[in-house]
Amino acid sequence: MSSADATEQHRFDHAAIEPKWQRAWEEADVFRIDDDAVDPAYVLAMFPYASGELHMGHVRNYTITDAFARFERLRGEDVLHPMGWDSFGLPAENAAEDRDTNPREWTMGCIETMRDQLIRMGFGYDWEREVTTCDPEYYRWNQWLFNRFNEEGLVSRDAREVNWCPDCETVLADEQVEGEDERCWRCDTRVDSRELDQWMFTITDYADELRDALEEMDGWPNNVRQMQQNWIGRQDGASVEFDVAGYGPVEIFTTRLDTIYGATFFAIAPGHDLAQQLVDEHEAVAEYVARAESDEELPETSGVFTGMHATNPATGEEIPVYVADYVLEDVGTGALYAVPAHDDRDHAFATEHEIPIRQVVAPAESVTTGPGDDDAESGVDTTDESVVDDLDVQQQAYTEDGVLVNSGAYDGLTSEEAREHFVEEFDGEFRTEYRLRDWLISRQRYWGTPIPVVHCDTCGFVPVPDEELPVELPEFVHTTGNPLDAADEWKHTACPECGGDAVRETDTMDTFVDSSWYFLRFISPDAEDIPFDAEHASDWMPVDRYVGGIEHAVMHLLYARFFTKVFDDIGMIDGVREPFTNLVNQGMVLGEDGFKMSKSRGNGVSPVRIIDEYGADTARLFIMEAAQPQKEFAWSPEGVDSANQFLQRVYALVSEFAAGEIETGDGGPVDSYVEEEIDATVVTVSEEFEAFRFNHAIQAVRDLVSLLRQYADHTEPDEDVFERAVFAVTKLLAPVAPHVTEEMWDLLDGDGLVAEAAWPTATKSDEYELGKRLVENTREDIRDIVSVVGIESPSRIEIAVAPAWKHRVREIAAETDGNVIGAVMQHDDLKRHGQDAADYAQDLVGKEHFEAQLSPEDERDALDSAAWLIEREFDAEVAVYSADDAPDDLASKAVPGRPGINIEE
RNA sequence: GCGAGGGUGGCUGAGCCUGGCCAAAGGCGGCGGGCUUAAGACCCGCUCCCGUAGGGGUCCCUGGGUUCGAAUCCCAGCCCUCGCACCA
Repeated sequence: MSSADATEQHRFDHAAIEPKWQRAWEEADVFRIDDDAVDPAYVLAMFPYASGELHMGHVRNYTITDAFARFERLRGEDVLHPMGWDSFGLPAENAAEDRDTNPREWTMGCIETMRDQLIRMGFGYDWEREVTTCDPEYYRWNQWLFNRFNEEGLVSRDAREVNWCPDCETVLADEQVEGEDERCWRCDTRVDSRELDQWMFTITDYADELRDALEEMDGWPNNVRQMQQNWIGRQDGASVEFDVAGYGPVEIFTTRLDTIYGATFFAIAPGHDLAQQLVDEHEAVAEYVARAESDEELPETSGVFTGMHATNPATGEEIPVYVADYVLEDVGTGALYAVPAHDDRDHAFATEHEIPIRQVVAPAESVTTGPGDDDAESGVDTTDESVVDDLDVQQQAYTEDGVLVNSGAYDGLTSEEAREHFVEEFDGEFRTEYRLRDWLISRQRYWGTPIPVVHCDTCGFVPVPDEELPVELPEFVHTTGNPLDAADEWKHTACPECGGDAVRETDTMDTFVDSSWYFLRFISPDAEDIPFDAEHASDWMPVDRYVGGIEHAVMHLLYARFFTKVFDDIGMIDGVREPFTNLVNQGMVLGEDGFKMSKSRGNGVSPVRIIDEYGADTARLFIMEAAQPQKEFAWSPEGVDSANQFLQRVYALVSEFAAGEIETGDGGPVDSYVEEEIDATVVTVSEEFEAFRFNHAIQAVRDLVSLLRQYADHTEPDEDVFERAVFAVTKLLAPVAPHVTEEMWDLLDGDGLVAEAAWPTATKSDEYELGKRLVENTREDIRDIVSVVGIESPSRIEIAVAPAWKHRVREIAAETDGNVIGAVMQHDDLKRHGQDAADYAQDLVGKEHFEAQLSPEDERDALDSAAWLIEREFDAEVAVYSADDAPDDLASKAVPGRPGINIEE
């Protein structure tokens, strides 16, 4: 192959151009945003954990935000698009152990590598705002915030049954334990429980608002909102006391107070205080509690009678008290009255233990009497037998709301009314319970933010004063336990209050504290006396577009919401209650085999290898056109190839044009056709970018490029039109393939950098859509005829649009409800066409829906400007006629939207 | 079990919100043609069934319904994916 080959001259070498433009952007400070920018578009990707290598998931995540940020910038917006490092955490400690280094050095090395890889991908960040959470200049603010939270009463230290991961050797928050079998979110190890004194943020103070605000957050995916709602798990109910003879009052929580008359037994959790007391005196209870507390999996209906009885405040009845494992200690009060007729679990338990089942609620539709009617029992509507016959609470619990029966004076009340009444009647109170627990932030690890507290024997726990912050981590030492415990010199300090001997808290903070406010630090990364500038943050927040993985649906996203609300409440920010307006969870990048990329499967694809082989632009383009951001897709070498070829093709087109190798002249009607297509493409791409459907946007650009190639092949394109087209293509592609488009911009002698150019604008008319449809339909009709009739090679194709009077008839028909023919014939100008007009009107009788149509002139223009496509396709002469000029009776066969066609062989 | 999201042509996947050129985009695969010495790449078509002039039939998980008209709206059922779950 000769190196002078024409196509060779119009190819680009990604390895040469990519670093060049990366430097150019940096030198021009393209991605910097001034502090005085007003309400910029805040485009953010979840910052990466500093693991050392970028993987395809990162690349996808950051390609999405980068393309969008570039798009916004081209549209003239100020854009805040920062990047930082989630860089505290256990993996760095493990790596340090394995490699004879320390977490800091290891982490800093990882950051260097990853930053370099981000740059090589062409991602444009304002690096002046880079944030690194393991830097004392960052984590000091975690400590400062801890003090503020403490002052606000949002910090607590309690002995609690906590999740302990034996592998990570630390406690975990509830959010960080996953699945039915309770595994650590990071290492998948089964989690134990331990009783420990731990520091907590009282996120439960915000449970209500965290839950309620979700309803309004329509910029978030439903599944994430649903997950948070489940997690918070609000239950509106009531608490009531039952007196247990020989023990005293026991409080229960229920959402179904209406069923209280049906309580036939009482159940408490093995961990409940009453059960614990009985352990000493009751052998069977002791044995059962021991089994429940062991790892043993007890049957769902297991339980043991305590020999004690509770008094139902509604009926005055004595009901037996059981210890049952299905009653959970940390749900409600750990005690409940059981109504087997109306609860599935109670029903199963009652059946197993031969406890009576008493119905107290009937389906509303089966009872004819209204609320307040005492005669409810006789009011069962026997005409609707199916409902009554189906309902046998001895067989199965009826768990829906309904109307009360067998409930003394309250029969006939609806469930809802009864719940209202009974609270007062039985001396209870309305109560809301949450599944959400306070956020346990203590971690028994080295590589995290030291909790800024010292313990003094005389003063107790004393916060480290702000002016002594940061409490910096001591040197890392290799030890079996927590290195902070081993750092004697660091650990022993003076009490800030009394000056006496004191010891530092050796627990560090959960790393999710770091990520709960990093998006605010980006706004004023150099702020010295405060974590972030209040005024600035109030203007720049919330984040407009946040993109990241679904794995943080509950953890990070819930904590960040909590922090934001606290900041607003303590005046650190003004009027920002939610941090992220629009959230997108990008889908997974699967391996070529359709499975999740993993080491064990060996189906991973390294971003660095793809950059080396094809270039960053190709990787970015492939990822963006493979699927919409929230959908998963499988890696495909063909797709990568196709992306690469397309970029080469576009580049070649521009390059040939720039080199004057494309003959220009007068393309006739083709010129205006192409012009319209350019406008249409600009409109589509803008809309699709905005809607985060990048694949559709790219498809539109591909179509335009393909059209331009045909344009140049078919005729001598108008120079201005062609130039406008290549400029538009360059800009439209720039957010996704930034390097090669800079190269193209350069060839075209564009001003400055395309990264800083102005996005093209255009409008698309209704006529355009109609014209496009007309052309498409006409082409299809021609293909149809040619193939059905079996015309080998057509020599001439004649097309004639319908006469104006048919358009008039159609218009009248569309407006007329009744006698279409009569209505048409009232018009003298149409009467002239006599039978023809009547016939066509007859065709339209009964037609209910009329599509919009072009005028005869517009139809003719649309077909005329597209005639060249038909000529190319059929290699035949094409003639487009108005009705008057058409030969023979060609136009008589035409109707609006459907020209007459004649094909000659 | 509760909740969320789904089920579209050989595959993948848009459309569904806002019913109407929807036999249903794009891609992949397959077929035919062009270009080429040839292959690849590229370009142009075809790819549910029938049809010698643009026609007809069947079709978007299943079954009902609303409507002049349903892939699209409503009801019931079946199946899939995800989240939560012995939650009072």
